[in-house]
Amino acid sequence: MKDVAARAGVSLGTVSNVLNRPERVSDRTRRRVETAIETLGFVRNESARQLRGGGSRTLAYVVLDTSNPFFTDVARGIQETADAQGLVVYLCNSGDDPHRQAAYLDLLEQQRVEGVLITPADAADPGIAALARRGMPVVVVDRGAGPDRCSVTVDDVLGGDLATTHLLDIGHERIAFIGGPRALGQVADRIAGAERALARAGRGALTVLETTHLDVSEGRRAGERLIGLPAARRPTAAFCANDLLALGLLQQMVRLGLRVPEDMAIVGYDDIEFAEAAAVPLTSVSQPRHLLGRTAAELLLAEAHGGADHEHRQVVFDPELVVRTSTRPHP
Amino acid sequence: MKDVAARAGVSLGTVSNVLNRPERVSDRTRRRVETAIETLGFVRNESARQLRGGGSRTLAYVVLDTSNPFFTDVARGIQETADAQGLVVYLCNSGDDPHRQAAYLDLLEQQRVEGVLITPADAADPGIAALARRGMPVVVVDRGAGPDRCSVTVDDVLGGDLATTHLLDIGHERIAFIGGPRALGQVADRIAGAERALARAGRGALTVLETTHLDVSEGRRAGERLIGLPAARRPTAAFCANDLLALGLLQQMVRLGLRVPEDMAIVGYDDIEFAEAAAVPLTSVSQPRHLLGRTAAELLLAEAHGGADHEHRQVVFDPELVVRTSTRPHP
DNA sequence: CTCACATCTTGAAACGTTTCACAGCCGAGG
DNA sequence: CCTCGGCTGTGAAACGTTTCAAGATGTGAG
Repeated sequence: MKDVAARAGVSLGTVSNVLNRPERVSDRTRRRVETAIETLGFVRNESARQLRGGGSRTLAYVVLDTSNPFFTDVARGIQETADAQGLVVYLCNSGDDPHRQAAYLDLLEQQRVEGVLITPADAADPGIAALARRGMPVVVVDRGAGPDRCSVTVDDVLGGDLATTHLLDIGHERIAFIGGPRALGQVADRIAGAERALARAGRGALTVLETTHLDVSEGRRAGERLIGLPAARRPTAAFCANDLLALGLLQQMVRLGLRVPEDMAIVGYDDIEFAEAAAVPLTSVSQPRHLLGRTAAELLLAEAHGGADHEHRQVVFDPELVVRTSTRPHP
Repeated sequence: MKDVAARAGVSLGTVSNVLNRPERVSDRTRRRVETAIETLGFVRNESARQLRGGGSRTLAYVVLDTSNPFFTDVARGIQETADAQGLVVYLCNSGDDPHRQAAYLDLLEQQRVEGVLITPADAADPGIAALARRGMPVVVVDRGAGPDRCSVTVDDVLGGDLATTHLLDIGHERIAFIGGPRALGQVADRIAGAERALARAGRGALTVLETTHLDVSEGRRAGERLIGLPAARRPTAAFCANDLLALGLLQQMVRLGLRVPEDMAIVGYDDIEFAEAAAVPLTSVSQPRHLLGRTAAELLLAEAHGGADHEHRQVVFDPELVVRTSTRPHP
């Protein structure tokens, strides 16, 4: 900036004015400074600016897993809101590693970002609470949070209920739930929802096939287990805790020569892009991912601007059932 | 830091030493400072540190589209290399929008990141060249670059050749290429590779079904067009420019009651996770995504440390064919 | 007891901005 | 002719670190 000032024959302060309040500078001077900036290839040093007091104009989203389309859609919603405010979003991929998550949180705090959105690998990480205590706005995304924090989630109990009610409606009596481990809050909630639907309809218990992960290969394995059951007890429909399981299950059914939905109806969860693209398009429970992200970002901004009198809110959205071929006969 | 120093009863310089060269401080003092840091909840201000001369310890990857699994895998490779060097990677999603891309580049330069990896939305953006001219290390990922820049790519001509040769090998004579628009370098290269394979085998011309995008719905549409062809001329195999097209095509075949691979063999490209998870697991051309990312990051670091005598390199990797059920009969 | 030397600590300069009180200048009004 | 107010532009302080030369303190040898 000193060089620019010298070249334009003005003072440092004037260059700064051109950059930050151009209306306070006469046209002639402004143009002179601008050409100096141009020819010298000057680029403002953000560190210095920030040090002097300007905010960082930056948010961060610490994502659980960037390779999961669900989260990248959430991220897009966040970015949209941030964009509208002239803020930039840094995506940090914790890869479900609490250690990496902690490292990122440290770094972001040192960087003095305006706020942190996080889908925690380790929700119990005391680093999150500590961060918030020191005054950093924090919003938890797609995971519950206590009353002392903002969060946005989707009602998984309702989702489980919707899926199961749909299967009951189209006449299924023996329904399997596929997913796990049960220790995951979301899995437990979806099971609870399914059981609620069954109870309301006065039907028997849910057959739960617990899996170790929520991925495609576990879906395939669940398919084998399902087929292994005696025909009299074998479920005619499966509600999967996510679409990856459902895709794996579908694949296994096709491989074994069973028809979907005639021999086995399948409902997934998340409604990822590939649910619709599957050979038999999958019925799935869709979450408002985009809205989730936008709302999270809005809460964060409210907290950042609200100061001490900010009220923490826990927003819960309703999922929606998207019915496709995997639960209805081909036309 | 001043507060920490006061509380620990030492000077500012000593606190800094504890943070940066703890071995130069006596154990007693160090412990005193550390507890002061702890109780005060002190967090170093990265801006000030950077301003004073420390580098930013930060790389950035400006991604074309975070929702494409291909790029997130590349990103993981980048992160891995960065991690090993104690660097952090910021993911910036341009969403294929040249304007957003330019905004990110500006910001990253102001932020003085150590280097930028980019899969450009607009390869011709003069901002990239300008950035490099001003001394910022830049590596182009998955897109070609001139000799004055480092880049990492995969040989798409070879990929097209591999896919087509495989189809020829298993006895197909009429082969369709599905993909577009042709203006995309990668599409053109894959077609060139396919034609090279055909020419080498002394076979006739490729049937090219050009699409407007590389997505699932275009794959479905291509399936309809394929079926509409007179049986005598109808191809028995399709080579799709990416897996999304292949999945759409597969879906349409299933819907129309055609068997894959018996009635129509399908080869995809990219080998995304869902290629293997499809009802009929897809044969696909796999790119070394992870390696792509790692190598890109390594080139970037070399450029960052190499100084003026750095030699720009354009690294080209070979793709690999992964054969699955969609081009071979069920067992 | 003194000196040389090693170890530990200190204080001030420097990094590149922004901000703010203030100085020049000019034209208008009295 | 003087004063006042409105524009422009200026210069120095401040932001929170790191670094480095130099000071303080302690140790061992002679």
